[in-house]
Amino acid sequence: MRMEIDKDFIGRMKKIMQKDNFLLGIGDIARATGVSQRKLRYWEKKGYISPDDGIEERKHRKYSYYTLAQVSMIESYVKTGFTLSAAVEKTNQHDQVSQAIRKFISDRLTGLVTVDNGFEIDLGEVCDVPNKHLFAILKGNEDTKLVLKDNNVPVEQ
Amino acid sequence: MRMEIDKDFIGRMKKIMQKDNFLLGIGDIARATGVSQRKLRYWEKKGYISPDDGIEERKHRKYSYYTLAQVSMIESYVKTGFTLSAAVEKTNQHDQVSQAIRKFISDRLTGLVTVDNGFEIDLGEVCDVPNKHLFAILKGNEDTKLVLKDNNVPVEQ
DNA sequence: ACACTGTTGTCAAATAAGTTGACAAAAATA
DNA sequence: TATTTTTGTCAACTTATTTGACAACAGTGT
Repeated sequence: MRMEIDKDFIGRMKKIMQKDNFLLGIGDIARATGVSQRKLRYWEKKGYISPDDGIEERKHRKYSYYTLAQVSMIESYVKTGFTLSAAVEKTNQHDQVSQAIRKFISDRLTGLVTVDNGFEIDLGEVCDVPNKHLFAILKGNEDTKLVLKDNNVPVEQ
Repeated sequence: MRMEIDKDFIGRMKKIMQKDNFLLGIGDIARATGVSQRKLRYWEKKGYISPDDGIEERKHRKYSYYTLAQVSMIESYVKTGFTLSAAVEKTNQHDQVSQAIRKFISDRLTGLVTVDNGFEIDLGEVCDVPNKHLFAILKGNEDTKLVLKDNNVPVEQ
């Protein structure tokens, strides 16, 4: 069983992924990261993290996904022995990374095919490799493979 | 300026991405999607979406990222003329897609290099292409390119 | 040991956000 | 038109978050 997911659906998905600017409450951050609300407020006071300062004045703190990742990373370092300030420094060396990964997906997601027990993600052309597309092959629990395949897209009318 | 991000950082990031099971409140979903809280409760009553039913009994609804994507997609269809039930059906045909994309990244993220105005994401080897790694090249506002490059990783001792 | 700073838990009072149920108004459908 | 589906709004109630304070604990340096 092999079925290509229609381009309209993918277009909508890409649009949704590009926005993806949701916010979470402090309780949600605490639940997801294991860092207590008390700590989060303290880290904010120290300037290590910042809640989103949206236009609409809010009475409760709201955090972006970026901050969620930031908190997770800081906590990851702290749990393995780093001091808080060292953990923050290490974390902030590479902000923008998660943003870059999202841009990569949003830019390169070209097509999607459902197969028996997984997906094939069409990532489009690779430089200097004409007439082929790169596919990420996901099948059950196997590791994801990258494969170059002939691009049998029917000619546009 | 060209600097490879250390493997330790990437390892931590992959672990964080694999979990990534945060939950959002109904107000957060409403803000992010433009769908009113009233609608979300109604959609729930109709069985179109479900809040997370965690172990800890909660008094407030909490939604997964999956549901956020679901709501965004339903709203996308509704806004272009589909009936609610048709939008739901179209949306649910391809659940698991966002999960698959995340697994792809988590499986294949091999390395990261910061360059002048962007990143190079090392995605590892491509089947039948020995001694090369596939890189996603992100530079400023340019479209992300895929490139096969020699893999100059120093030999393991 | 002692003082000091940095960090975290907990409590209390106040405010904001979310819950349900109901009524009514639109909007879609028969 | 009549009927059902969908949505907004209100009210009374419950839960979550906010701030500020006090205390405890860990680490650092004297």
